[in-house]
Amino acid sequence: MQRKDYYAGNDKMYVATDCIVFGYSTDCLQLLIFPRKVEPHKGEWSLIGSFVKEDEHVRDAAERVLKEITGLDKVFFEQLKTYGDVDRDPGARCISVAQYALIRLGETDRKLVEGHGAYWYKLEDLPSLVLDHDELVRDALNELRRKARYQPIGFELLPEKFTLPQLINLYEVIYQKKLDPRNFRKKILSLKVLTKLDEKDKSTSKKGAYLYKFNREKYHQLLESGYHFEL
Amino acid sequence: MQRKDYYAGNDKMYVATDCIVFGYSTDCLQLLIFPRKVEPHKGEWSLIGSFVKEDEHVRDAAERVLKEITGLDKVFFEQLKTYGDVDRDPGARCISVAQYALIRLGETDRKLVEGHGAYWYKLEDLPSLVLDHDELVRDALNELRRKARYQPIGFELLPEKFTLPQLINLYEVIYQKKLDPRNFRKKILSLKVLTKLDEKDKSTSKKGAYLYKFNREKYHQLLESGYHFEL
DNA sequence: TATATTAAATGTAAACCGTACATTTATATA
DNA sequence: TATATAAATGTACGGTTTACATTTAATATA
Repeated sequence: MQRKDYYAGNDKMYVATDCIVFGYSTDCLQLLIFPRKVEPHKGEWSLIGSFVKEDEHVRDAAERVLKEITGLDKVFFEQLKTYGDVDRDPGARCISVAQYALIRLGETDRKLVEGHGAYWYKLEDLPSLVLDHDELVRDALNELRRKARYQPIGFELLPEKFTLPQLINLYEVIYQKKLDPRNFRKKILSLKVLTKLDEKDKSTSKKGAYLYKFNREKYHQLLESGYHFEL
Repeated sequence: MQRKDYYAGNDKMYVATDCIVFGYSTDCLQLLIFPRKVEPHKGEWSLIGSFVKEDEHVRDAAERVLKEITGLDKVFFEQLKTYGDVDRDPGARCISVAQYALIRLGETDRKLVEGHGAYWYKLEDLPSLVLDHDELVRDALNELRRKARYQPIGFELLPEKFTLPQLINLYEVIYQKKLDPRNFRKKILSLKVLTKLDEKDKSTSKKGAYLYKFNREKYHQLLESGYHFEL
């Protein structure tokens, strides 16, 4: 960068980004962690993260490191918040912009992930993590649940074509509780943001379940018309 | 700071915090802005902000600068999000952690504020601001409205004792629309988080309006019992 | 002391939405 | 043709939101 630095004299510091990467499988949410590669606390379990480079957008830094480890592009990403404690990182003054991601777990990713020394852990048997990362995970989980109530982010975690039973299961995993399939259907269909297809997925039953697509256009129309979306 | 820097070799950058300071008066929301003191864009309208120091919590930096300009301590503060574009600030690579604040406007503050060259502007006749600050304001306003729906942040903007007409007015100002006083009363009273006092405020009518206090304890009980608070 | 004025306080009926709950349907396989 | 399995569907009740008009308390004034 060759622009003039007008701000010389003020303090600079490290800016990191940490990614809370949730993986969805049909029975539970999982979290991607790996053994920290640098001192201090080298070898302890950590979220995936990276320092932000001077010529790099904070978001791009997160995408870069996630791509590196999972091979995934175009992942659903959302900023959580920035952790700014002076002593949060004993390695140096370093603030962290936390961002959470949602990924559908498939066999393909798993190998690449393990090749990088990372692992998927079920949320319920997560080990304790380095620095303030336990707090980041707690906050991200709350935010994920909050967000899932008001925005259809669940769709990011399903294939383009999905069945209603799959969708219900997803919300059950996120909320960690059983939902009534009749009421769930009624609610979600009343929003008119799903398009029913003429195909069935017969992989889980003899009868087969109709496939649906999420209609982003209708969803945005709904939002813009001031509708207060809630699941 | 004398701890060892384990991270030498990675990039450092400036970290700023910008404050979107909302002021509430009975007829409208206002925003605190001031002419930027440093190049580039010196003299143009800007949010109040500061560089975060190496030994300072990001939140403390915001409190410091706000105290300096308004004289106010213990202001309601909430982190909005972090703006991380590489080129957002032509002065240097600088990310900004935006935080918004809510202040009740009183004559006392106004003088101190003006002594620092800052001004309260009504939202509707806000001039355009420097860098990405227009975007920050837009985002903060959305977040404020969203938050006001789900959390009683409005109470931060009223004196400890307030009347229901005052509370209604506050929400009308935040949402920019008229609310039905009968339904509003019914709703807010049904939550049982207000304590009715035996005093009246007679400054706006002959009859006088009963004063109420916000009961934080009951509010937290409500939240912890899993209640989904909504106004 | 009676009357007028002003803002605060109150109630009710209809529409709507969330919830609880049990049966029928479509298809593959035995 | 019967059986087994998961998908799909409907209804009645209770609570909440909404729309809407009158009464009340207190001061000021005639």
